[in-house]
Amino acid sequence: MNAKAEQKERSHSAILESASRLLRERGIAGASVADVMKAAGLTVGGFYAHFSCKKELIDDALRRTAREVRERLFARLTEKPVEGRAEVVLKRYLSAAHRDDSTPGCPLPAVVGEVGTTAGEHREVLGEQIDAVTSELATHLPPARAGVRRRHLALGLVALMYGGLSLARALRGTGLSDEVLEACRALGRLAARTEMES
Amino acid sequence: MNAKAEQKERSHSAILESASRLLRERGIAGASVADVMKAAGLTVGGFYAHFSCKKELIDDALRRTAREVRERLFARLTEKPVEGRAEVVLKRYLSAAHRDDSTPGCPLPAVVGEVGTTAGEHREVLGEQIDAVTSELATHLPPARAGVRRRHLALGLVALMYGGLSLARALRGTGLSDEVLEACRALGRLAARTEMES
DNA sequence: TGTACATCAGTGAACGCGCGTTCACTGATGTAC
DNA sequence: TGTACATCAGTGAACGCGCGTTCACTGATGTAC
Repeated sequence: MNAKAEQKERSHSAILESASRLLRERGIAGASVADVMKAAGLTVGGFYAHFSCKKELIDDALRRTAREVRERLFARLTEKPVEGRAEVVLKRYLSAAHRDDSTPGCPLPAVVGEVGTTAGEHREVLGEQIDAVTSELATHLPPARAGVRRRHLALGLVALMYGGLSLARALRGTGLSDEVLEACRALGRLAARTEMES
Repeated sequence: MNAKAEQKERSHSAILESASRLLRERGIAGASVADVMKAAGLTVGGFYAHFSCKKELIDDALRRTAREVRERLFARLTEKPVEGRAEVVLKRYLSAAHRDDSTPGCPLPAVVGEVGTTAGEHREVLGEQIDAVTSELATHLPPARAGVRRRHLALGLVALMYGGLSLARALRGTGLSDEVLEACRALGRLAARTEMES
């Protein structure tokens, strides 16, 4: 590959990286193309040499950040006994650090509301990522009587973790914020320790 | 009160009502002042005879819709045995009907993400409403050993319900949407039936 | 190796559009005598 | 009761601003001979 193409690849990475950060800090609408390009050290006009439209950028940033979250969330988990893994995941996700620093971190709190209201064009990518984290979490839960139930426990925990972190972020600085994190960790731990019923 | 003042009150109500609907459908940024006024049968300019700024309108709509949700969620609950009340609340909140019709319904899925990212000026009102629903839900849960723990169970259930409904809305139309509702109902029921630990 | 031309990442101004808010104006209603 | 003036909810155009996207241009790099 020649020098020109290498430079382009570097720019592409810089754009994706600043988009990933701004997306998690400000949401989809809040991460404007101009701001993303500025943060990458470039100017607006050059954007369309890298992405066909903003939707493509956001979808790529969503896939990338969601994959990073999965890697962190499940890292070195097989070293732990199976019964304690859900608790480790809950602690990692529902932590004050994850609330206070959106990068590196989960993109869901910044995008789910928008996808449900004004940004439905990202539904498909969001669904893929929710499915991916749920499936991987399920493999770390103690086997239940039916595979379906283990998956449902995983999906419920994903909703609980996302909901808790979102509320804690929205209530940042108020007394309720820490309380939400703690309450969700406790509720999740409780559910993971008991076998799911119908 | 004279006819002029009565007409103004009617307009005020119409504005609040259309704002409450658009807020839940489209979120804060998506509920533009012009659209709200149009939906109320008025024109943009008249808005500032009723509210000093958009923030005031959104805060009023948030308080109003959150109160309505509490009334529906806890209606006729004292007729049920204490052990089954959490399950009734979970069923009411995490229903396909609540996912499919944002009005009447909970404003949280449309606003929490924005408050955490670009609309922090609504943090205080959001906190009041989260606290109100949590406190009221706690009164319907079986007493635990310490009052604090009952409140934590209530707060965890609020996060789970909000998270589950938000995801189900965002994933509307995909197979995951129904699955999320079902998984969250099951997880919540399980947690509510067991005593909370530290 | 040196020269002439082609390519194309990136620039920066401009496009139309919707936003929250302001403002001069209108006209129906209310008040004072 | 009738008349003259005051009030003010509501209109509709305009304000400055930021948005996503387009486009003519630039200049460094790559290619062909």
